[in-house]
Order: sequence, then C-alpha cells, then structure tokens
Amino acid sequence: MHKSYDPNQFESRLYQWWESAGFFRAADTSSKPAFSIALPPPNVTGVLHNGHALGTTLQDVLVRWKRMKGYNTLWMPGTDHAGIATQMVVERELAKEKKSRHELGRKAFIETIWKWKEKHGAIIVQQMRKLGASPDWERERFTMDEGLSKAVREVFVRLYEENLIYRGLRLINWCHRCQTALSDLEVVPTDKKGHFYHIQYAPGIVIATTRPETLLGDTAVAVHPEDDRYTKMVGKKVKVPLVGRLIPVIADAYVDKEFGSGALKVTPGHDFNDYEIGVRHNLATISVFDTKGKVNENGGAYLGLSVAEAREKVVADLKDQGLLIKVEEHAHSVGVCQRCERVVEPMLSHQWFMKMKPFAEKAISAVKKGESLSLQDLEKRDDAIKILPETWHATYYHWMENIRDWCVSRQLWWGHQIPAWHCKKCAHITVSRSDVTQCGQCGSSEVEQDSDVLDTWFSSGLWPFSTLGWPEKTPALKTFYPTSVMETGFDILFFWVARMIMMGLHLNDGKVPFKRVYLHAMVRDEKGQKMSKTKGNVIDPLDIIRDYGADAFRFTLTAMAGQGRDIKLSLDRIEGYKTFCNKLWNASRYVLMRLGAVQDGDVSRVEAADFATVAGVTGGKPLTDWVQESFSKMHPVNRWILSRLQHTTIAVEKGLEEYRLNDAASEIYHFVWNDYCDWYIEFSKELLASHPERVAETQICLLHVLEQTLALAHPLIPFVTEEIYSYLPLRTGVKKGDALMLKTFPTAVAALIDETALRDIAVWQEAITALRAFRGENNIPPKARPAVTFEGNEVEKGIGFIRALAQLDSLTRETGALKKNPTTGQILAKHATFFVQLEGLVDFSGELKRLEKERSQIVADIEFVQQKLSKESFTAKAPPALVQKEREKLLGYQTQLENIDLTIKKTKALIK
RNA sequence: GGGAACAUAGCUCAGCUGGGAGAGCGGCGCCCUUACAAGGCGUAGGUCACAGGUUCGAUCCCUGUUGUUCCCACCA
Repeated sequence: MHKSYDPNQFESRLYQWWESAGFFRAADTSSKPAFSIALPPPNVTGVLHNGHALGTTLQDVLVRWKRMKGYNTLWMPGTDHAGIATQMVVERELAKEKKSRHELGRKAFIETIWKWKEKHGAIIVQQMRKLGASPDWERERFTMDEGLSKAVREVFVRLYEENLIYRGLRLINWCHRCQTALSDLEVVPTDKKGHFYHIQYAPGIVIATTRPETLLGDTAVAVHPEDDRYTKMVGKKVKVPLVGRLIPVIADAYVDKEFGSGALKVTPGHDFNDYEIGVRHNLATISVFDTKGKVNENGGAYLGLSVAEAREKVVADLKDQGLLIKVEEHAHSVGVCQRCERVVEPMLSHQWFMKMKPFAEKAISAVKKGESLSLQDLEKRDDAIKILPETWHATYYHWMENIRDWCVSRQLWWGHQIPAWHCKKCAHITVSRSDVTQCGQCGSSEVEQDSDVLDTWFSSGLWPFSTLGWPEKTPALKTFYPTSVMETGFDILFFWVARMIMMGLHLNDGKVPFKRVYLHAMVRDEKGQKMSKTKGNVIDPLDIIRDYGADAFRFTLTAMAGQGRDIKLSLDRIEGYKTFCNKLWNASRYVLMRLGAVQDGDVSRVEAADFATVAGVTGGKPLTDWVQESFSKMHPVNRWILSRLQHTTIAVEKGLEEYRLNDAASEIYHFVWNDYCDWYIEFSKELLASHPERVAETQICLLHVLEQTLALAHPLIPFVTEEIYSYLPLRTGVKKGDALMLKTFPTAVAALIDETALRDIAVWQEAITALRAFRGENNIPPKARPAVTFEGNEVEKGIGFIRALAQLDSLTRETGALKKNPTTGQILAKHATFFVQLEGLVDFSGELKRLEKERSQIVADIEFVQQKLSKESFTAKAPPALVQKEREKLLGYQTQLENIDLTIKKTKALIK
C-alpha cells in the first residue's frame, strides 16, 4: 500500500477486474428482490459531459447500494440513435469532403451513419466506465438495433390500429435548415429584436405585423366582435395589398381590441393562432413558402425569394405605394429550432400524429396516485409514480392537461422508418408489422414505404420495456418491469419522462415504467453559468477524473446533489474531496500498521497467518459476530466508536432511501474525518499504548469499523474503498480476491448503541477541547506538558485519554493545594473544573482577556434565559418540559458565573 | 401574461413538519507530534434579502416588496 493516495494507480485496474469478473451482471430470474434502473441512453454522437457524470454517479450510487443490500440489481445501459443530432453530425462530416447526403442517396447515407456509429458510438460508454459506472454491459442496447426496432414497429402499428396514431394535414413547425417537421417541444422560444410594421391594409384598416411577408398568404382580416370601430366592416371584403386578393373581414373573439389598431391579418398557412381562426371561419389556407424557405407559386411576383428577401421586398413595395405607415423597433420572442437555432416556420403539411389526450389522462392519474403514497407503499404497487422533488408535480400536471397531439414524423433518413406503405394507384395507406408488397385495399404491387422516420423520442419512450425484450413476455421483463427509479435531468421531463409514462402505461396493461422519478439539477460552471463550448467554460469530466480521481469527482457530485438546485461545479470542492479520499487512505494505513502489517515502511496485505491476534481472540468467528458478543465487555472508547458507527449507518441508509444522497455523503464524510480519524484513532493510540489487556479488542474494533465504513462509502467512492479493502487481513468470511462491491451493506444493530458510552466520551471530548483551547489562547508552548488537576466526578474514567489528547504531563484529582495556589489557572469545562499551575507558562493578561470574554458570554446567556422566563406568556403557554429545561439552564449559567468571577478575581491578583 | 424555485459566514452550500444558526473552502494564530503538512490544534466571522402578519416564541408558516433563475403560453 503506497504512502499516499494516488487514484491513477488503481482505478482502471479495479474496473477491469469488476467488469471481467461479471460483478455487474443481473439475473433474469432470481429469488432475490429486484431493483432496476434504465440508464437514460446518451446520444451515440455524444461525449461525456458533466450532466452525464452527475446522472451516472447518482444512478451508480443507488445501484451499488442496492446490489450490496442483496437485490438482484439491473442497471440497463445503452445508447440512443438521436435522429436529427446524429444525421447533422454525419452530414457535417460529409460536407468536409464536399459531399451531400442527396448525392449519396438514402441507402448509402444510412450505411455511412452506421459505419460512423460503429466507430464513434462506443466513446461515451467507455467514458462512463472511467467514472466507475456498473451497469450490466452485456445487455447494452441501441435504440435502432433489431429488437428495439421491432418494438417500435409493433407500437406504431398497434396504436394505428387503435386509432391513436393518425396521418393528417396540419399546421406544424418546420425547420428550413433541417428540412423536417418538429414537435412543439423542439421549438425553443427565443427573444429577438424585430420590427413592427404598420400597414394601411385597406381603407379604414391599419394592421400592425412583425411578419409583413406573410400577407401573401392572408385570407381574412379579423376584428373583435364587440369593436365598434369595425362593426360596419364585418362581412365586407377587402383587398390584400400588393396581392389584390379579396378577403373577408371577420369577427373573432381571439382578437384583442386594445392591441395595436385592433385589427389582425389572418394567415392560416403560417401562424398557429391564425390557423385556429381559419378553422373556425372556414377560411382558405394558403401556403406561400416551400419546404426550403422560398416563396412558392402562391407568392406571385415574389416567387423564389427567401423569407427574409420577401420581407424586404414586401416592405419596399408597400412603401412605394404609400401603404407603410410606420416601422417600430419591436422585441419579441420567436420559435427557433432546438438543433440548429434557425427560425422555424409554421407550415401546412401531411404528417403523422399521436393522440395525446387519452394517454395524458392515465399519466396524470398515475402520478396523482403516487403523490398520496409514502415511498414504502409505492414500492409495493405498480400503478403509481412519485416525482421527486415534488415541486415538479404541478409542472407535470399543467403540461399534461394542456397537451396537444404529438407530431411524430420527421423528414429525416436516420431513424425508424414509418411502417406505412402508400399505394400509387389508389392512394390507400397500409400500416403493417411486416414489410408490405401489396396494397391492402386494391392489391396493387405499386406500393412505396412512407419516407418519413419517427421522432427519436418515440423509440426512447419505450426504453424501460423495449430493452427488456418487449413485446415478448421475457423473464427479464417480468422480473424488472416496472423499473424502480428513473433518474434524469429535469430538462427532459416532457421530452422523455412524460412520454415513457404515457407509452409505458398504455403498452403494459397499466403498469408504470418506473415507480419513482428523480430529477437532478443542472451542472453549471462555478459562476453559475451554463457550460458551453462557445463560452469556453466547459470543464471536461475526463480531465477532472485524471487530475483528482473518479472517486473525488463522484463524491463531489453526490455531496452537491441537493434536490432541485443547480450545481455550481468548482475544482476547489473536488480537490477537497480528493483530500478526503487521502484521509481515508491514511487512516487505513494506520489501522494496518497497528495490525502489524509493516514492511519497509510500506503497508502490505496481512495474511491470515500473520494476523494472530484477531484469529486468537475471535476464535475464528466473523468480526461482526464477535463484536456483537463482546460489546458489553468492551472498553467505553470502543463501545463509543461502535455506537457512532450505528448512528452513521442509520443516517446513511436514510439518506439513500430518501434520495438525499448529499446527506449520506455528509454523514460519511464527518464520521470518517471527525469521529474515526480525529477522535477514535487518537484514543486508540492511548488504548494500544497503555492498556495491554485492550490491545486485541482495539485492533479488532479499528479493523471492523474501518471495514464497515468502507462498505458504507463504497457506493459513493467505489475505487478507493475497494482498493483499501484488498489490503485488509484475510480471515473467516474474507478470502483472497473477495470484492468489497459484493459485500453485504452494513445494517445498524441497535444492541451496538451504548448511550452511556456516547455520553461519557462526549464529556471527555468537551474537556479535551476546553484544555486545548486554554493552551491555544494562552500561548502555552506546544511542547510544554503542564501538570493539571481536576474536580468533578465525570471525567475520572477518562483521565488517561484526556491527559494524552490534551498533552498534559499528568492529570490527577485536585487535593486542594493547587486550587489555593494564587498562580493557578482555572478551566471550566462543562462537567469538570481543571487547575493548571501557570507560573512560567502563561501570559496572565491574555488569560484575563479570555476569561472576561467568557464571562460576558455567560452574562448574555443569563439575560437571554431570564428574559424568556420572565414572560408569563412563555411560562404559561410553552410546553412545561421546555420551561423546566430553561430554568435548569439558568441555574447552570449562574453557577458558571460565580466560578468565573472567582477565577477572574484571582487572575487580576496575579497580574498585580 | 400565468406558474415555480431560490435569497443563510468572504465563497459554495446544509439546515427534513417553529424552541437560543452549521459544514467545506478561504482568513488569522500556533505546531513538520512516525496514519495523513493533501495534516493537527485553536480562533475570528452571520439583525438567516426587506416590510408586515400569525404565535408565548419565526431562518422555518402566511402576505407583500426587491433581486436572481427556471418553466409554460405567446397580443398579431
């Protein structure tokens, strides 16, 4: 064992061992209870970013914990084909060679992407390995592999047959750059500066618009039905400027009288609200742009112009004709393509849609059910979901209640091609599970498969069950569905989580895809800004792992994963947790040294034969058993650390159970650093040195508590704990080559909590701290070893430990001599008073200052309590136990005040 | 326009059903005591954003204000 902690020495070695030994594998069938998580499949194009790192870590913590708890644990990994994103990446590659996908043709292009995927698709899953992730890699899936594609087709056909998927001519969002339809979610509202053009539309009608070019497709002018200014004009026809088309003036309550002139031009072909108006009033819908963003034949003189050019020319022409009244600056929000950030155009188009209302109703009720259940009750059912943090419930309901049909078709080549065949003869559409060669209606063989593919989220919406073999009733599906937890970022709550819930419920007889949803925060840079390549503030997780180790990174992410908050990632914090790993490492070296495992200054593994003490004392029993049997006979210090360990175990388990992983991290951190290292190891030095009869017992406790701590911490910091574990002595129940990751997770034992020991040691600690503070504040040289006496009965048993840890020469009961001596300093601890001969040690004026500060604190305390107690309202209305406690506190303070006044008097005398 | 979250020590954050505010880092002082200087010991630092209200008592519950962030919708 090296003298210092160096994660690069062992992380990859341990990972290879775990993976090749098959420790990550889950069993399709098992007598053990099941626990399963479906990994949110990262895009094949992706490289690991901090968001992935956070999700991967949190899931791995849960998975490793449950595995150690004895669950048949499945963490299902895989990647997503990510339609648009991947197609864009490969097209960009092609562009470098001055080629386009159209030159290649569909078949060759798809082959190119597959090749690209084979080459680059494994990058991100390799990177996850560096973090220590433990999914069952042998089950890894891809959304476009054979099984999953089959599932996608099955779902499409089934929903079509159930009339839940339909083809229709609707206004959809169209991206001119990506050349495809987009769902509502893929359109991102973005603030842009634009202009407000006021147009003399017709005599008496001025219309303000931000998009003058759309007037080419206007089919009405709308006013509010109760707008007196226009009542007379309703029903009349007006001419569209520049175009000359006659269109009606209609009345519709959608129009806001107060806004602008109160008149609205209606372009059903290129605006969603206008489209609705068009439907209500039976208006014609005229598309004036083609799929590439050029004005089409409906645009007359403007044919062939781009949207921007058309706007310029329309405005110029209006100006020429004197119809442009004014142009104002106008900031407004414009829908932009999520992928390429180009402004999207509402377009009338034939697309495939999925009806959402029936799905949404069930999806709402599953979460409603879950909301009223405790986490324990939730485990027992398969029809309810709880979202945590619960604040997301409202957002979820709101979205579900206002949901619109989902446009699932995309005009891309990379993805699941829609299993629908169009007949060239009769135009009938045949939807089928198997490839179609004959029209289902007229029998013609002139059929052609629909060229569209499905939205990526359609296939990922099936992920929790398609990866388990659905629609076949496989053993894995039976064992692991519903999955236990869905852990992902809140940014894909609607894109993905909501759709999995809808699909999962419908296609699995009302069984939810997962029982809990945990939404984690967004990882930002240390200033709270979103990390992005353009800002140059990206911290690469792989760099972090290289510089600080995967464990330090994992611990940081876990410790900062408080619910609902953004995580500001700072390297300082990661470095701090690297030192924590180092602390654990060195504490382990101490333990091993005290077990006799020292060779040339390096600690090596202790073989069973060398470890005579343990074997001799325990009689070959497992440590856990021996510790329980011997507990009542142990030294208070050993009982104390065992008690603290039980409390820590309870707290860690609670944190994991309630998904307060940051609490679990903090419990482990403080137990290791404060209880174990700062106190117990120091106490153990005294035990080993001065209590020969306690040596074996203490060695066992050092080892046992370390081992249990390693197990508790393993889900969070798997590498360093596993590495240390490999150095621990072999003994009953622990063979060479055993893995910590397969060990049983500690369970708190109530019989190992000794309240008396907890209290006693707290008294000693308080005394030691008081003595140390006295030394520090009086500048007593660190090397000085004063002789000290004490009064009080509670520290008696701890004399040796107090003497050692407070660095005293001796600590004996006060006989009266030192107390009377005028040069004696008094130290008031809570449960004892100490007397120190100060002559030659202390600067008395410094001591006086300290005492007076302490006195003013006591006086303030007295005033505070007195004030509280003087109010009759308090003594009458507050709980009697509380009032009693306050009275006792007051008495205690008053005694302290008397004591300190005496000491101050004495000290003052000394200075004179 | 509607909704949500957040505002606690110089910085980053805990504070889980109201009873005298905590951690890590940073600061300051002393110490290289053989597990660890990536360390030890001690210490300073906060009218818990602001204003009201409920209560014997509010960082915590309610209302409002200010500031930051996010989500939804998009009045052309």
